Amino acid sequence: MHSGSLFCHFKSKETLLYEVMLEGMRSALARQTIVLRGKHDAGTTLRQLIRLHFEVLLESSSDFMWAVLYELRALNTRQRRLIEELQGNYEAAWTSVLHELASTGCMRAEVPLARHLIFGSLNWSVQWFDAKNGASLDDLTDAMVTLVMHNTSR
Amino acid sequence: MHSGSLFCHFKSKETLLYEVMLEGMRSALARQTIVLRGKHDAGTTLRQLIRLHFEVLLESSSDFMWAVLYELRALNTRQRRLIEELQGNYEAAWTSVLHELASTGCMRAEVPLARHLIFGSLNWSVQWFDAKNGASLDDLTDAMVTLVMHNTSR
Amino acid sequence: MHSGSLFCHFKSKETLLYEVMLEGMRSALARQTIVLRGKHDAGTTLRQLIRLHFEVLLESSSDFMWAVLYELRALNTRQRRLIEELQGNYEAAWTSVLHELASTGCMRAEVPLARHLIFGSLNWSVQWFDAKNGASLDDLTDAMVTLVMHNTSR
Amino acid sequence: MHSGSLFCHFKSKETLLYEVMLEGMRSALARQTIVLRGKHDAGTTLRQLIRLHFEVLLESSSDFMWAVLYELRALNTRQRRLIEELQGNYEAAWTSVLHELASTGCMRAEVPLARHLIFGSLNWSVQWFDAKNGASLDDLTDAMVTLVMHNTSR
DNA sequence: TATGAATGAGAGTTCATTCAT
DNA sequence: AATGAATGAACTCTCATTCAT
Repeated sequence: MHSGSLFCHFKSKETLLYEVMLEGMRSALARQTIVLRGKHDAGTTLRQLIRLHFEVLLESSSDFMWAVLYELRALNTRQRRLIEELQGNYEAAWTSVLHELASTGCMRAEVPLARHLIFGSLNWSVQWFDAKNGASLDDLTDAMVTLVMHNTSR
Repeated sequence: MHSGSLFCHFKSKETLLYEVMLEGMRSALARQTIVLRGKHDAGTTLRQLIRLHFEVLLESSSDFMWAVLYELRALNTRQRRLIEELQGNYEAAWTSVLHELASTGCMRAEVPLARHLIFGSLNWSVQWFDAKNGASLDDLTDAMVTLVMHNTSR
Repeated sequence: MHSGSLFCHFKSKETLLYEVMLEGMRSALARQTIVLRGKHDAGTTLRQLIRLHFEVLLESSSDFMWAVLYELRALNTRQRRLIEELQGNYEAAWTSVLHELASTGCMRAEVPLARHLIFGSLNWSVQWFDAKNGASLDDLTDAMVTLVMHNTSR
Repeated sequence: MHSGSLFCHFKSKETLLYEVMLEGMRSALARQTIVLRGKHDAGTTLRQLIRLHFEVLLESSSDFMWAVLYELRALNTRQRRLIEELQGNYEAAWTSVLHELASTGCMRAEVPLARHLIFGSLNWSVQWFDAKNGASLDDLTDAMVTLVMHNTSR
C-alpha cells in the first residue's frame, strides 16, 4: 500500500487501529459464541475456550490481537471504552465457567483473580510462541488445562 | 529534566533503556539470590519466587520492568542478548523448582510450558494490577499459588 | 523548503551530499571527455582543461564543487572512495597532458607535484574569485597558462 | 581539557578561534619579517617566502593555519577584518617580490592574479601533503619555484 | 581557575497527515 | 479511489555555554 492511500479508507491511523481491533474482537466473540452453543460440562468448555483463545492469539493471520493486547492505550477514551466493553463480554463467558469449576472444586481459586491470571498465561504466549518449532496449539491447551484443573476435565 | 540533560548521563536513548533494563534485571537477580539462600521446600520457594516477582513487577518504583517486558526489541542485538542472558539466569531458578514440584506431584505440568504459562500470569499483571484498589501483592501471590499448586505448600 | 521535505528525496543529509557530489563529478567528467575528444596539442589541451576546471568550479550553479573540495570527509568510507575514484579519473587526463608538456620542455616540473600545485591554484580560486567584479574566467585561464607554460601554447 | 575549562580563558569558542588565528598570523608575519631582513635577489626571496609558507602551513604544530584558511567565515565581521588586515600585510611582501620578478621577465604573469594562483598552490597543500611519506618541504619548494620561475633563481 | 552536570537552541530525522494530480 | 511529494509537529541528539561547587 502507498503512503497516502490509507487515508482514502480511514480517517486516521488511530481509526484504522480502532477498526482493526473492533473487527478482531467481534470475530473472537462470534467464534466464542459458536463454541458456547455446544453445551458441555464446565471442564470441557474451559478447554474449548482456552483452545479458541490460543487460536485467536496465535493463528498466522492474527496480528490484530497484538494490537488488542498492547495498543489499547493508543486509542482515545471513547474508542477504548468500546473495545473494553467487547473485552468485557468476551471475559464474561469465562467468568461463569470459572465460577462453576471453582464451586465444584475442579479449580481452586478466587474467580476474578484467577481469570486475570489465566488470561495472563494465554495472552503472554504471543511473546514466546513460535509456530515453526516447539509446541502446537493442542500442546499449549493441554498444558494450560493440566496446570489449573485439579480434576482433569477429559 | 530538560531536553539535552539526558545525554549528560547516557550516550543515547537506546543506551538509557539498556542501562535501566540491566540495572533492573541485576536487582531482580540479587533479590532472587537472597530468597533462594533460605533453603525451603519447593512449594515455599515457589511461593517466595512468585511473591518476589510480583514485587519486582508491581512495586511503585518498578517502571523499568515494563521496559524489560515490552521494549526488548528496541535494543540492538548485542544488548538484547545480554539482557536475555540475565533473564535466562532468572528463569533457571524457576525451572529447578518447577521440576521438583512436578516430580512430587504438587504441580501437574510439563515444566518448560508450565514456566512460560506461569510467567505469563505474573507478567500480565502489569497490565491490570492497580495498587490503589483491589488486591494486594499477598492476595495475588495466594491466588497464583492456589491456582497451580495441587497440594498446598503452606 | 520545509524541514521534513528533504527526506522525501534523500535518505539522509549525508546521502544528499553524496548524490550532489556524485552528480557534480559525473558532470565534470562528461564535460572533460568532450573537451578531450577534440584532439589538440598538449598546450591547447591544458588550456582547455584549465578553462573547463574554472567553469566547473566557479560557474554560478556550481555550489556542489565546494562540497567536492571541502566536504569529502563528511562522507562515509564507501561513499568517499567512490567519489575519490571519480576524482582519480578526472586527474588522470591532466597527468598525461602534463607529462607531454614536461617532456617537450613547455613546463618545468616533476609531474605529480606539479599536478597538485596546479590543482591548488585552480581549486583555491573558489576562495577569492568574485564573478561580479574583477577578472573573468578567460582572464584566470590566461593567467594560469602564462604562469606555468614556458613556451606559450597559443 | 575539560568541557567547561575553555571558558575560564576565552569568552567563547569564536574568541578562541580568533585568538588562535591572530597568534598564528602574527607568528607567520614575524617569521616573514626575519626572512625579508636578509636582503637577497627577488628569486631567492621568493624561494624563501615559499619555503616559509610551506613551513607555516605544514609543520606539525600548525593546525591553526587550517583555521586561518578555512574558518575565516566563522568569525564576526570585526574579527575577520582584523585577520584579513594581517593577511594583507603578509601578502604585501609577496606582491613586491612578484612585481620585481615580473618586470625582469623571470615570471610571466599579471601580479595580482599570479599571487592568488601561487597562494592557491601553496595553501592547497594542506589538503594533500603527508609528512610521513612522499615529498619533503624542500621538494615542494623546489617544485613550486621550478613551476613558476622561467629563469631559475638558484 | 577548574570542573562537569545542566541547559537550551538548533540540527537531523521520523512520521502521520494533507493535497494536487 | 490512488498516488506520492510536501508538510510540520514531535522526537533524538549535539554542542556551545552557564553555573554551582
